[in-house]
Amino acid sequence: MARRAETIELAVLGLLHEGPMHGYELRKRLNLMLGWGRVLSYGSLYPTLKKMLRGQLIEELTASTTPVTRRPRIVYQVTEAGTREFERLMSEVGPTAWEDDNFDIRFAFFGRTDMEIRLRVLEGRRIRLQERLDRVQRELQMTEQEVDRYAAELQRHGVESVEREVKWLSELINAERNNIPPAPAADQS
Amino acid sequence: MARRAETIELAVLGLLHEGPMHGYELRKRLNLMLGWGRVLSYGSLYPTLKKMLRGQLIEELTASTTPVTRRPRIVYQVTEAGTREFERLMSEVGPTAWEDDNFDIRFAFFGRTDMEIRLRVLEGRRIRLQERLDRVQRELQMTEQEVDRYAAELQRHGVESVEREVKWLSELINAERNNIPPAPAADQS
DNA sequence: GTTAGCATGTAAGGAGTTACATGATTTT
DNA sequence: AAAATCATGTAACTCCTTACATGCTAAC
Repeated sequence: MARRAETIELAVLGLLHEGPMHGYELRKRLNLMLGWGRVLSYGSLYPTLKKMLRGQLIEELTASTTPVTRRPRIVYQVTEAGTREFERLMSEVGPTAWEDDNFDIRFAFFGRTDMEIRLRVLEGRRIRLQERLDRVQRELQMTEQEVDRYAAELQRHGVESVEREVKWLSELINAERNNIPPAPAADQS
Repeated sequence: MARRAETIELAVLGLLHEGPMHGYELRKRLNLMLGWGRVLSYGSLYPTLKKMLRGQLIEELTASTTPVTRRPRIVYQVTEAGTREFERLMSEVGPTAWEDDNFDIRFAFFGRTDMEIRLRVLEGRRIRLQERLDRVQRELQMTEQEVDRYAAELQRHGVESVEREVKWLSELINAERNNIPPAPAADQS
């Protein structure tokens, strides 16, 4: 679990860009954003925030408009250094960008990334998944022994899921190339 | 990352049931089985094997038919206690059974589980996913702010994936109820 | 001969969860 | 009044990965 900390930092920087927030709220947003796997614990988030504070990436917003009745909440906002760090991390194209968690975070903030970078990250991710698929297919051929039915069904389902993921990426890549933003106009009456 | 170790143990016990194996091979099989996430490192597997050896769940197979030319490999086989432990773990129905990794392992070994247990695990897993779905849907309604297009697309895709997963489970549950094993007859000429 | 893959291990270190601790506020 | 949820933190612990260490065997 090497670079998870970095992932959290990136997510925090990105979220705070939408406006100042306190830890508790940050956590909820984060969980909603990544929510499909594990949830982020306080024991993980708060120390990270403190660390980022020390690193001057974020700063405490001394409440001016905050209602005084409430329990003092520590509201954070990004600093200039934090904004620069966010941009640096987002334009960093490489293996870390297409790992599961990292990819999701990056994707969520694509709105603030150049199309060139977006394309490279999407393509990198697609290649990564395709490699997994190829590896599994290759290894399955090697072990030509008859597999248990349930094990086989799990395998089948896994392959199908990844293939669907690849298709999704391909469509996004296509859309990017034709300059079509996602979710063109899903207005509901 | 609480109970991963237990997961590995279960997987090892299950795999060794197919026949004696050495660590290196075990790792390959394991990676193929769970392969869609992280790969299992030696630093994780070997200590686990040693621990299981100490706990008498597995034992070294003193090579009789092993070709003498090879480098001595440590071939393990399950003990009786190991078999019992495997059965105990597999019939343990509860939250641990429907966590992502655990579920996959259990499913892979469903061939050696009673239908009653299979059904309960499948249903538990489905409920768990449905809950996630509901939670996200509920939280999305609360934060009715306009979301970034990419963030929204990620969200949409996530929901779709989980919904597909639920559908898959429902089909499996149905099949179980009608006593139809998965992959009925995919014979290739 | 040298690279690649087989095969087993250990030690250090990082990362994050669990559990604990505390207290305010809102809802029932 | 109690229960739930908001809100912030810390310390211990577990687990796992990374990196290192070693040596055999097959292929090129």
